[in-house]
Amino acid sequence: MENVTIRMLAERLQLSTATISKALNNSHEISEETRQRVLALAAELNYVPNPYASSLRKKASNTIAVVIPEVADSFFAEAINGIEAVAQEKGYHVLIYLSHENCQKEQTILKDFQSGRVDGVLISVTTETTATGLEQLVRDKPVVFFDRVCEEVKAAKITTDDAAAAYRATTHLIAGGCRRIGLLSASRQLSISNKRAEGFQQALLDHQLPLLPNAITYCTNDSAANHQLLKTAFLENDYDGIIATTEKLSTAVYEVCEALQWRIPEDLQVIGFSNLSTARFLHPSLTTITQPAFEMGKAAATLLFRALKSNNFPLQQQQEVIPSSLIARNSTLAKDK
Amino acid sequence: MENVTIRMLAERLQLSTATISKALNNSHEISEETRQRVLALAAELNYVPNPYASSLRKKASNTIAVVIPEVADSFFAEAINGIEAVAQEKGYHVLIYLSHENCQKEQTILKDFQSGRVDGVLISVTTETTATGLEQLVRDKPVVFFDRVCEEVKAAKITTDDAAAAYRATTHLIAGGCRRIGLLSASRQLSISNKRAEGFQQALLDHQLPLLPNAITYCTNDSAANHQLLKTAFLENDYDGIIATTEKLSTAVYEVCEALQWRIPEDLQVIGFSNLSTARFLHPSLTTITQPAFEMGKAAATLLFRALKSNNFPLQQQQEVIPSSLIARNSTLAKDK
DNA sequence: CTGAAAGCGCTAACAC
DNA sequence: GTGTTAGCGCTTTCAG
Repeated sequence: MENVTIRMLAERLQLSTATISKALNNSHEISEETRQRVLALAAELNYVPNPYASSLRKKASNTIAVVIPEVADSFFAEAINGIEAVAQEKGYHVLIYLSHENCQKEQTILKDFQSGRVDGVLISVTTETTATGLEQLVRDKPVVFFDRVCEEVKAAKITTDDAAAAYRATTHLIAGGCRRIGLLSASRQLSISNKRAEGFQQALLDHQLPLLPNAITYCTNDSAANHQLLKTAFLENDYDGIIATTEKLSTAVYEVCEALQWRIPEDLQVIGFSNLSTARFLHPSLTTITQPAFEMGKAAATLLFRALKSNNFPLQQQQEVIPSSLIARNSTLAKDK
Repeated sequence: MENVTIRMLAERLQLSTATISKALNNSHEISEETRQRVLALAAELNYVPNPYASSLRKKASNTIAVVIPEVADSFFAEAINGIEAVAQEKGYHVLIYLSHENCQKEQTILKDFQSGRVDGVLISVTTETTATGLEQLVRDKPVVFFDRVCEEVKAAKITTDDAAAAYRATTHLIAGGCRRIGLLSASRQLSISNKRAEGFQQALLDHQLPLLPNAITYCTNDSAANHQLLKTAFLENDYDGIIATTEKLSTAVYEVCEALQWRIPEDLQVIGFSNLSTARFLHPSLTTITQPAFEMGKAAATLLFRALKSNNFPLQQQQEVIPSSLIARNSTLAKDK
C-alpha cells in the first residue's frame, strides 16, 4: 500500500486539499461536519502526515536537538530523561548528538543546525569549547545551555550552584579535619569547572588554610592518563582530602586509592560530584554533591519551549540556578552538613 | 541574512538549479570546473542544504530512531554510545524516544514512524510489549531489535546469551554453596527475561536442586513497590542466593538487604546483570553478568545501515548473539568462574 | 555536460 | 466554509 496523502483524502471526499489540511489541523474555518468526515476517513485509511512536507512549508520541524559530551554519565542520562519528558508532552522530537568531548565534532554538529533541521537546541558543551560557532548559533535560533555553559555567550543558561557547591564540599572536608585538600578539575576552560575551583579557593581562604601549590589537578578525557595523573598527584601532594568535580573523576579516585592502597576516609577523605544512584552502596559510601540533573534537563527544555511558543520571550536573558545538595556519607568524616 | 538556497547559487553563477544540485552531490555528469565554482560559492555564502526539502523529494531522511525504555541505566546509555558512534560515522541523525516502560507510549511512537520521519529503527521493547504494531513496523521499514527483542516478530535481532548467562550465574551461586536461590525478573512477557529464567531453571535441574515454589519474583517498574515485593519475598523464602536480572534490581537488592540487615554475601549471595562501572566499588563489590552494551548498540546500528545501503540485504534473517561475561566479585563466595 | 520542467506533500494567502 | 493557487527547497527525469 502506497502512502496515503492529503490529496487522496481530498479526492475521496470531493474536497480540496486545503480543506483537508485545515480540517486535520483543527482550523476553525471548517464546519464540524466536514471535519468529522475528514477525520473519519483519515483514520480509516490510516493517514499519517508527512512531517517533512509540513516542515518544509512551515519552516519549523517540531524537533529539538540535545548536544552533550557523552551519555554514559548519570548526570546526562538523567538530564535527557527530563528533556525527553517535556518534549514528549509538547509533541516534539528529540535529536541527540554526542560531541564525545571533542570540540571539532561539536562544531560540525552545530553547523548542521543552520539548516533548519531543528527548531531549538539544548547544549552542554565540551571541556574544550570556546565561543566560536556558539555566538552564531544563539543568534540563529533558540538555544539553552545547561550545566556546562559557555560564559562568554549571552544566552539562556540553566546551571547548578557550582561555586557554592564546591565551597560547601571544601568546608565539609575541613570540618572533617582535612588540611591538605586537592581538587580534581575536568577542564581549564569550562566555566563551571572554574567556578567550582573558585568556590574551593574561597573556602580555603575563609578557613585560613593555604592553597597548596598543586591543589588543583586538571584532568583529561582519557581515563588511563587520568589514572596516572592522579596517582602522581596523590603521592606528591599527600592530600588528606579530595574533591572530584565529575562523576568519572569520583570513580577514578576510588580506583587510584585502591591501587595505592590508601584507605578512604582514613588516608584520604573523598567527596564527589556525582549522580550515581549507587553512591550510597560504594565502599565506602561516597559523600556526594548531587546535582538536580533531571530538573535541570526539564528546566532547560521548558525554557526552550517557552521561547519556541512565543517569539517575544526574552530567552537570552533567562538564567536559572538550581541548587545541588551535599549528601554526607562515609567517604568523609564530618557528619554534619 | 536569509537562508541561502540552491536557487541563489544558481542565479549568482548563471547556472540552473539542477546543475547546482548535481554539483553539490558530486554527480559525475558535472565538469570538474563548474563543480569547483559551485563548491566555492557555496562555501563563501555558507550554504547549508535544507534537509527537509531533500528528504521530501528523496523520500529518505538520513535519520534513524532509537526507541528504548529509559536512558538512566548503564546498559542503555552505553548502547546509545555504540549506536551514535556508527550513525555519526555514516552521516545519519539519531532521534531518541523513551517509552518509559509504557506499552501505550511505545505504540504512539511506532505509529509516528509510518510517516517516513525515519529510515530505520533500533528498538529495545518495554516489559509489557506484545507483537502488536511491531509486525507492521517491520514490514514497513528496516528494524533491528536489540537486547529486549520480541520473539514473535520475525526481524533482525541483536541479543546477548541470556539463557547461558543466567545458567552461569546460577552455577556460580551453587558453587558458592547456595541452595535456595531466587531470581528477580523484570517481566513475565519479555523473551529475554524468560530466557534468563530458563537458564536459571536448567542450571538448578542440572545440579539436582529443587526449584523453590517462589523462586522467581516478577518485579514491576515502580521501585517503591519492588522494594516491598523483594522484602516480602526475601523474608518468606529465606534465599541464600539471588540473581537480579537487571541493573535496577541489583541496586534494589542492596537496598533491601540494608533494610533487612542481611549481610552480603554471608546471609545472601548476590549476582546482578549490570553494566555499572562502579560495580567493583560497591560494598560488597558486586558479582556481575556484564553485557556487551556498547558492542550490541554498535552491532545493531551496523546491521541497520547495511540494510539501508542495499535493499536486497536479508535484514529480517539476521540474528547475532554477543556473549556476556561473568565477573566474580565479593557479593558471591565462589571465586572461580 | 547543462537546463527546463515537474513535482515530493503540505500550508497559507486569497478568492469566492 | 470551501476552493484556487502558489509555492517551501530540493532532486530527477528527460531534452538538448
